[in-house]
Amino acid sequence: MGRKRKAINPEDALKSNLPPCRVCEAPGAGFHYGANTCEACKGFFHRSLRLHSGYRCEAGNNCVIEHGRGKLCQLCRYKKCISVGMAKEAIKTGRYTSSKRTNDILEVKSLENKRKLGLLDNGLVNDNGSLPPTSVLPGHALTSGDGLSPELTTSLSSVRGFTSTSGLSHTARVISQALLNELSETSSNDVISHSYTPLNGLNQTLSSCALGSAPLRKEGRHLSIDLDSQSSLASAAGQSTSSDSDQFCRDVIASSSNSLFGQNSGITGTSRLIQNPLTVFASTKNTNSVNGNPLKGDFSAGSVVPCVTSSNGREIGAQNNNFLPSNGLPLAGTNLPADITQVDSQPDFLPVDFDQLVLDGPPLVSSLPHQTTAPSPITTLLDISTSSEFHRITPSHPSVVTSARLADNFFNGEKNHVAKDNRLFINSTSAAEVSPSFPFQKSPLDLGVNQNQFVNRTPGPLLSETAAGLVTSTSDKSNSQQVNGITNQLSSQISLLNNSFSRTSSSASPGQKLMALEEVLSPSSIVSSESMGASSPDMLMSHGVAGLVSSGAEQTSQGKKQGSLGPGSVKASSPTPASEAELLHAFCDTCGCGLDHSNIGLLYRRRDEVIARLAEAHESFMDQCFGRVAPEDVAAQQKEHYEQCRLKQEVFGKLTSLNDAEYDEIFIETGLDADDRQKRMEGLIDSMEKFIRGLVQFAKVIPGFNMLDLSEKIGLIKYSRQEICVASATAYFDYDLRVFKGVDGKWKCEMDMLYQVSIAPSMLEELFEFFHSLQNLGLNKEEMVLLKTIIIMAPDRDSEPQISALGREVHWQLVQTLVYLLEKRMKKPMAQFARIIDWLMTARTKEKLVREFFKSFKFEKYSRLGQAPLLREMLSGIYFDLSDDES
DNA sequence: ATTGGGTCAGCGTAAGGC
DNA sequence: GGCCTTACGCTGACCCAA
Ligand SMILES: [Zn+2]
Ligand SMILES: [Zn+2]
Repeated sequence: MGRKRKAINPEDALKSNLPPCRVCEAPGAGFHYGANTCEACKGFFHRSLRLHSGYRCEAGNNCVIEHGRGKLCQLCRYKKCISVGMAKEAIKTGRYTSSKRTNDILEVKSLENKRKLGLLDNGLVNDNGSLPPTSVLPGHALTSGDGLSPELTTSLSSVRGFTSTSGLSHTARVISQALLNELSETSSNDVISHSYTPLNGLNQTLSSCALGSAPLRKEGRHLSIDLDSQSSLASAAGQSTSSDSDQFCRDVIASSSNSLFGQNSGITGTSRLIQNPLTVFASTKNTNSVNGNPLKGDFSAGSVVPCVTSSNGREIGAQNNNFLPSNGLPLAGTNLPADITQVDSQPDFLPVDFDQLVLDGPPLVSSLPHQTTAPSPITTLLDISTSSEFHRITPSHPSVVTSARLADNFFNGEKNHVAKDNRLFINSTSAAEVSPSFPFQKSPLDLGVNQNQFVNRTPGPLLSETAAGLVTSTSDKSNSQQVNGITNQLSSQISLLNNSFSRTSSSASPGQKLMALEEVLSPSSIVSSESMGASSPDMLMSHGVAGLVSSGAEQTSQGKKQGSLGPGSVKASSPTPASEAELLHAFCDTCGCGLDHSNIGLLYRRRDEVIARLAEAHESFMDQCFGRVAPEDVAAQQKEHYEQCRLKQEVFGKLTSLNDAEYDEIFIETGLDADDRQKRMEGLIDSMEKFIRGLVQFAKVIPGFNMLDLSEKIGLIKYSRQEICVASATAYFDYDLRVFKGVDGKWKCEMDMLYQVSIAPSMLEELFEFFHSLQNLGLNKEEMVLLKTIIIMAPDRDSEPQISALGREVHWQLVQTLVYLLEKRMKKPMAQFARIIDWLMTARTKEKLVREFFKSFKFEKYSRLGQAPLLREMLSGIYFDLSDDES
């Protein structure tokens, strides 16, 4: 025993308003060496600084460090000190920041509440991790009945005991996967399967019940889309909503998540605490006590008294109601007097009138009167008008530039040559010279890369000389055969789907975009009623699946005229390279862009080079945002972060975020950034902006992207941002640990998210499953890059403006490139492709989920979005426009 | 205002004496 | 071996200079 050991007197602790010791839970004595510690642990660490080499653990390096436990194991105690962040370097003297003080006080208050509720009574867990002989909590539902308690209890007693829980979720995943496998096998023989035509977009694409997570329902041999049956949890595997195995699978998953979090824990039963950012997790040591506790729900109302005190500890009462937040943050839902809200007119913090933020218009038009002619941030990014580069300024001679030349120069770096030859590009520095209506905002050759790169590059052979070989190289015989088989199969399936489309679409509400009749029947749609069915398989062949693999080498059937068809009339390449003369006159006559869409394909003929270029761009523009981590280090870092958070949670208990009302109240009264959310938001805003910049740079490298109309480019970036974000985050996601990386490059785990963002655990769960579903595709790096480009160019979003025929063609080329990649690696490329398409469809159904996720950050409320005009422009109309809730 | 660091009574324990 | 005394190391409550 130490000496003069004080009995734990919680009253004293409360009086001091100091959080308990992070090491031993004794009443806190302040912030020492970087952590809230007691006097004893402070002294111990102080001595340890001088000499700790002699520390030895008699047990298994996992001794419980707890006040009142007799002689503490030195080594374990020291390790605990380190783990809670104590360090010589962390010494900090001086006044508390108001934020920290507030956090401390709130934590103490919360602890007090919990103690009153009996949750902090010690003895719930003893040394062995088994239950103590005497149950302390009346009505505590910690019985062998819930089956999960032993595991949780074990893990709580410092044993690295999460194996059991992760084991369970592993089981769930195995079952899910098996189910998926089985079902996918069925689907390949079944009538119902995927149809995917990039020309008409995903929104008319049906995925099978078997593979699909789209809300489909079998009705005899027909399909109908049940838009109302949004399954709350489409598991990673994705199942039909009606199958028993699905239910089973879901149950397993649900139970596994329960075992991980405890029944109800984190959902309804967790108390909230606020702490400084370093110690995010707080409060109950015993998650058990929360788990299934009859007191659940009680915490949400009034357990945290947002009582904030001044720095000397006195409470600040309601008399401070008139306190005007120093930084003028507008707080919705608070009852600030109207005049005060009016006074608060700092433009940076005011709610932005996003109606004014048109897509390609300048931001903050009203507040920046002198910039009304300046391009918006995204415009600046997308447009090269700000840099001195070659512009095409007149549409009058589009025919002069042949796509073949463009393609050649794309790879061979003869940009200047073309420019001079055709006199179509001028060196312009003024945006005003560029007609916004003209599709070519910049040279198609400008790929957003320093043009010196092109100049210095050794010119290769002209494309026309090697085109034939390249074209045919993508499809060998076996592939063609296989593809033809699949094609025929898909053909009939699509036909079937189409029939059901026709049938069901009449009853579908007009607003349901997925089923919009006009979409289905639109001339450009492959699965239109006219073009579909066995009667016109060639149509399908020429535009749809066949083209995926054959690269047009064999499929030369020229798309039949389908009214005024844009991309549908893609002219497949002839077996021999098209002569320039041929290409010259093969212009699209529908979209008015003056470009021969079929020649977009030329930009993609050297698929390997396109892939390499995209991969390179992805690495330099996209990866950097997330903070590059060597693949071999990823797992270690994930684990480290997880361990850190788990340890904290073990010590301090689970923690959910301070809700807005509470935060706002504190803020109104004291002006304090209670849980540092404003600070966090600022960082996130920066990262998001960086990410968008990277995304734009990346997109610009997509061959053909730069040819698009400016507003279209903006729309594509704007509406793909979200999915790209998810796809990128997935690269660093670990399903077992539930750790991923945010755009800010910081590792985040479930525990972080639940604390930092007011997101429902179920939503987070769904998001993780979504991440996982992408991982399950097992794409390699290049394939993932291609997938991202496809996401960017996805023609089926409700983006504004609608994607052009040109854009669809780019998309189509990207899809073909992806298939080309898959062919190189897979025995069954089309099966994999189908899975990818299925995921893309899932992504579409998850759009709202992801949007809610991003919304939960509440950028517009808690950050200075005004200082991030680019981001604001990107987010406007998606997150903040209230009328945009439904789509 | 707070904390790092010093102080030293008090405690456990090992060694030595009887 | 059992019991007592002494020496020593660690602990932690307390104090205070910075
Ligand atoms: Zn302590
Ligand atoms: Zn130990």
